[in-house]
Amino acid sequence: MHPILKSYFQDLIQIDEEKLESLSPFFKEKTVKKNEFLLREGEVCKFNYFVLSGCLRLFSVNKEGLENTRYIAFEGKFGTSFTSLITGDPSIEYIQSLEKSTILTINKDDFFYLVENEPAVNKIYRNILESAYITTQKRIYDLQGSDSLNRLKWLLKQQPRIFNRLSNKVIASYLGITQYTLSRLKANL
Amino acid sequence: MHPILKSYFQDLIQIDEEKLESLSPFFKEKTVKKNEFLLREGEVCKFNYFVLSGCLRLFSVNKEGLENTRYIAFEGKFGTSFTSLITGDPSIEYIQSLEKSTILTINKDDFFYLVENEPAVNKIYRNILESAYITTQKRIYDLQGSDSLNRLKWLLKQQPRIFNRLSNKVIASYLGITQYTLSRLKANL
DNA sequence: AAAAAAAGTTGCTCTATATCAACGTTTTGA
DNA sequence: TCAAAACGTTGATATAGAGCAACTTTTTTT
Repeated sequence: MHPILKSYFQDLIQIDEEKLESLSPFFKEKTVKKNEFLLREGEVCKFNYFVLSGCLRLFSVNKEGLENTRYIAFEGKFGTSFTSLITGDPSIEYIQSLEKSTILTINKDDFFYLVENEPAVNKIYRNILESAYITTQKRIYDLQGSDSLNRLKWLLKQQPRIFNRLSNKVIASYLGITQYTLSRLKANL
Repeated sequence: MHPILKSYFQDLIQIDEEKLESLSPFFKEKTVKKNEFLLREGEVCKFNYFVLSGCLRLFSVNKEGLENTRYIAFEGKFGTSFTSLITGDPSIEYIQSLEKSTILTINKDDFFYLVENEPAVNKIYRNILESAYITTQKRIYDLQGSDSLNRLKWLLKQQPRIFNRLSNKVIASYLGITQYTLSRLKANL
């Protein structure tokens, strides 16, 4: 099993080498170019992705054509449109690589088969969902209750790597503001 | 087991009567008055709640003293501050009943014991987390990408009962706008 | 049933952020 | 490596929604 995925498992659960190796074949390595799409709006999501290097962005495009970024998965994280993966409905969001990235892919049926039948994967999935719950709870209160400047300061503190690696346009779409406002806020920090 | 909770389980999973009855003693029935708090900011959440009648609201208070409502649990739904329940950290949000309510409570240790050891409860918990993921994904895009009027229209369509049962003040805090703006929007619908 | 408190409405004003446009800088890809 | 495209910055202007105050209506308490 790829060492980054191995660490991910071992950090969260008790699991022996043999079991880890038995899970390994379910994950296929794949390289994606910068700005390549893994899923587009309207398509049904068929894979869960684990980022080995680079990063993936989940975003949607609203009626006015503006992008809203919901989540960035950096190396060592799973990232996919779970809503579409779970429901089988067409996705309302896109998955795009923001850098040349290496990822492990596991298909939907294999993934949910393992969730049902491998306690280790069941626990991993639970952890993914719990982490998502925790971050989105904070995110909702943040979007509802803070102004742009405070959201920016919070992000700078919590996720400084975002500012080294992502364009202002993407950061703005993550903060829920325009690139113009972000540019002005940064100038005044 | 209380018939509403029983239906909740049976709608989601295969489970026999005997097993259901064995789970029943973990849930204690409780009546709460209108506007009573089950959890306050700063306290560690120790229970998961299942609403039999009435409703619970999860909300936080921001720096300026304004309330932001994240979720309303009506009858037949689980509702708690999972973030605090999972992490054991003090809650950043309040849990309050908005009506005279009857609820079932299960304490944290029992709940997570059952999640680990009863496949039925494991599956229920997974479903709760998955549903939360799906609704919050939509909610984030909604907060980021729509104006107040469209958020209001969406809510009127998706959750009309909210408008029959909750005050405008609460609805406004759920939409992320002031009660003044909500009042004006409703006048212009 | 009366008094008090809370919630809802609406006019006026203010402010944060969006929008548009112009221009310099960086990145991309042929 | 050079042209084209995308990105970033900044000024001027527009606008959605906030904040405040006064008033009415509804709800709660006694």
